[in-house]
Amino acid sequence: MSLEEYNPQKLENLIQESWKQMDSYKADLSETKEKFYCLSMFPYPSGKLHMGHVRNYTIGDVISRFKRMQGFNVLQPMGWDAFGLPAENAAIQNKVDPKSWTEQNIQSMRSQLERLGFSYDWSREVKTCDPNYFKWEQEIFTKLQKKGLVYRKKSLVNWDPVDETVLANEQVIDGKGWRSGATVELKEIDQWFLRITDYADELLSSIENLDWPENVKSMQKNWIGKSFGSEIKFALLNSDELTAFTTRIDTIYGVTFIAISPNHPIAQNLAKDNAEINEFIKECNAIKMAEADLAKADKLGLKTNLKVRHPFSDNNLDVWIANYVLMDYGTGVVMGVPAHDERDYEFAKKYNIEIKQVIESDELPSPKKGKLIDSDNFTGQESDEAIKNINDYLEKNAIGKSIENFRLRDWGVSRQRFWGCPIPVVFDKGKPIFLEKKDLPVELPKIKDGESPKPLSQNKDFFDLGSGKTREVDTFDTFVDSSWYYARFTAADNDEKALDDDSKYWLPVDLYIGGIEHAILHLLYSRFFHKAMRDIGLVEGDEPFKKLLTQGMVLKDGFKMSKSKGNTVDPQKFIDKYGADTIRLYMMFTSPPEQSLEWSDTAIEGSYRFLKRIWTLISDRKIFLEEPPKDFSKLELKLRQKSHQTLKKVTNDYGERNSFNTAIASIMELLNAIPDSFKLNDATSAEAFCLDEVIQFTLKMLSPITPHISLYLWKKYTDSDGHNFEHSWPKYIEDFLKVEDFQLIIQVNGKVRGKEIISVDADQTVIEKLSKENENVKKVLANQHIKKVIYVKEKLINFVI
RNA sequence: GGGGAUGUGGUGGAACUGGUAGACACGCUUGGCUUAGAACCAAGUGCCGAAAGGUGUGGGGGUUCGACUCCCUCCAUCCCUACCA
Repeated sequence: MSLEEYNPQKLENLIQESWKQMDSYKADLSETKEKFYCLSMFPYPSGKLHMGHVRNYTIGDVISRFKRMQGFNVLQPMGWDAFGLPAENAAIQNKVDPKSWTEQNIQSMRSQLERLGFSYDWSREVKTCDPNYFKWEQEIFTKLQKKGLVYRKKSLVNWDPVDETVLANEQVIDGKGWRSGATVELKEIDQWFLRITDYADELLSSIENLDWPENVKSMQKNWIGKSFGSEIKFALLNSDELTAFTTRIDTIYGVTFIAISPNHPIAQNLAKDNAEINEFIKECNAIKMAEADLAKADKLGLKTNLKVRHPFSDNNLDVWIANYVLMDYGTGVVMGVPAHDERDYEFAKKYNIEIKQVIESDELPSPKKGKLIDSDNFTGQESDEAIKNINDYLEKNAIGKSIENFRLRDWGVSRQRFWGCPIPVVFDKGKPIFLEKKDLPVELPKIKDGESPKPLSQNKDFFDLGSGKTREVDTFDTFVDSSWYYARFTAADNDEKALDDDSKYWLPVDLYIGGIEHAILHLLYSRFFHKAMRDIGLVEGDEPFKKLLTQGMVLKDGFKMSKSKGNTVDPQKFIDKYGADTIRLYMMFTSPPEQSLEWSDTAIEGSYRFLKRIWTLISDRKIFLEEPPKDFSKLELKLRQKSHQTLKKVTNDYGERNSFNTAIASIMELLNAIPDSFKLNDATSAEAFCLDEVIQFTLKMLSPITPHISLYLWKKYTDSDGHNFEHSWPKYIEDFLKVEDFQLIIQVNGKVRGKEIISVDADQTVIEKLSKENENVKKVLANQHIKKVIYVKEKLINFVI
């Protein structure tokens, strides 16, 4: 079948059928080819692809196709992050089974992905809600427990007393439950934790070896937050003591109060027989606040009648309970130094606490290090020196020590949801038993038609196993599901084991592509999981993702596309109108992958127009197969040079820079550079040969981005089945890149005053002479004394006057 | 509050290593084709100015023969902040 006009719908359908028949993108181990595992972050199956998905998956597919053309053995899988809140919400709202809701969404999104022509190996598709997936997750959890990486701890959650459910942060709006509107309460419950902090040092140090963007590396380092500081004991007057953590022990003489977290055991104890303190702590703990909200909240404090003795000055200091002191960081006790800490300063001002300066500075508060003042023996020392000396003193007198501290906290993985992977634990009279492979998977209970899912804790059939045995009713955080899927893709068809030897061939992922919003949590959890799986013998290597590409967001009118803003654009509309190739081309052309992309309904027309021009140029032509002619004219050589230059640039832009927009621009330039006469029927054979070279290069260079039209036109142009086309990246010839002359920029005091075409053979003396002869330059230089001449080879000359 | 980015024509962006700012597109203007429109083709298009020329990369300052690029400072916008994924 042959098309007269460019008809993307028909053309793309034909090509996609041929891919399916050939099973073109199935990946297997290879003895001869170098592997390339290209992974894009799998989506939550919300129902429809959004522009962010289209962009993410186009980037991954372009790179996969390029690598395949270069001869790599490419694995590019796709799957579904299928557990999560939206399914549960939809299920409750519409009284449907979250499973069938999710399955339907997967079906429609998979067909959208297929329509876009992504070269996935669908035989490896995984769904995290499939027992064949989460069974292995449950087994891994049990193995992690054996390794000592699992423990149980009480922690606080947001509780909706009307719906009787635990709420996620985003489900709490102004302190009320989003559905019920009830005032949210804090509730303390037992939860499972993974000891990610055991790996804190390794997670920090091995960042250095990753080929990741520097900004993501910085974010992870700062999140882990290793700091060197001191623990110092303050004796309470009642013979008990409080231990504070500080990174600025040099300011010890500036301590004017002690602040403890509302959740500190001492505060909790005081609350027992003091109504005022009890009330205050309740106020601080009204809801579980996100760190950002906590930071913005007003500083609140309550003075207790506890006092401590300052270990250096013997003054007595008041102990305050303050909402800005976190129990999770350090020791939950802060030594208040208002003169040299912004938060302490604000607090001291509010409650009229003394401010005592102990570091030289012009104004207060001053958090900078400097020379100590009013600090007894340490006066006059610089901060770093004083820190060392004071730490020595603390250790000598057994009132403290220098320590390392991490900001990173252990990972709480318990969720009180229905639609998640059940945590594989059975309690026998309260004692946890971790289930082994033979008892797995623990599956979710079935939902009958017309029923909404209810929390597992309310489903007696599920949890009550009789004779004092009960099942764990919590499910895993969905981040657990997504922390190891990259590895499961390598063993997706293995029903016997979570992972097998194939992971040794395919891992690590060579390139991982996804949104910058995952820079910390998902990527850190996955790195931790990989190391933990390594230590239980499941995988090799220290890191899961060798190289990372973080894509920017898709914007409309300068804002992130979102339902609440009402500025979403459905990609399907544009796939229907222009086809997959056009939308892929637009996504890649319109901005570099790391930056945000501004969607424009009209600009996409330009990409469509470009493909139509390609069609017009090539669809009626046949390949020119003759040997290259012996002689080329200057014009012909110029075009050949442009072809090879473009090929070199595109190879580098795809392979090294991930700069697809500039690659496309240079292909456009190449096509614009074809002299009209070369396209005529009576063109000489040399001209035909040069045009032929442009066409062959262009189809291959465009193939990763617009695979359908490229393959279709290749078959037509070469009268072949295009058998090897998708494995044949062309090579440029160095000889064609050489230039004979260049454009010299002539500057006077850094301002461009003229341009001359100069032979590359010319030496500086000649160039200087020629430059001065330039009409315009001559005018500017008239009667001027030249102080200095700067010549940059084959670029510019600058006369300083 | 903390951490991380971004800022260039009317618009998306280019300038890769400190060396011609605005490549390549979108839009717009003019012309061609057309009964008309769409599509397509050609030319022009940072700003001020008739021109010569001047000016211009968020604002201010600095380093340099030369700065979108390096340094300081301020402003604006966005992402993450541990139960959205």
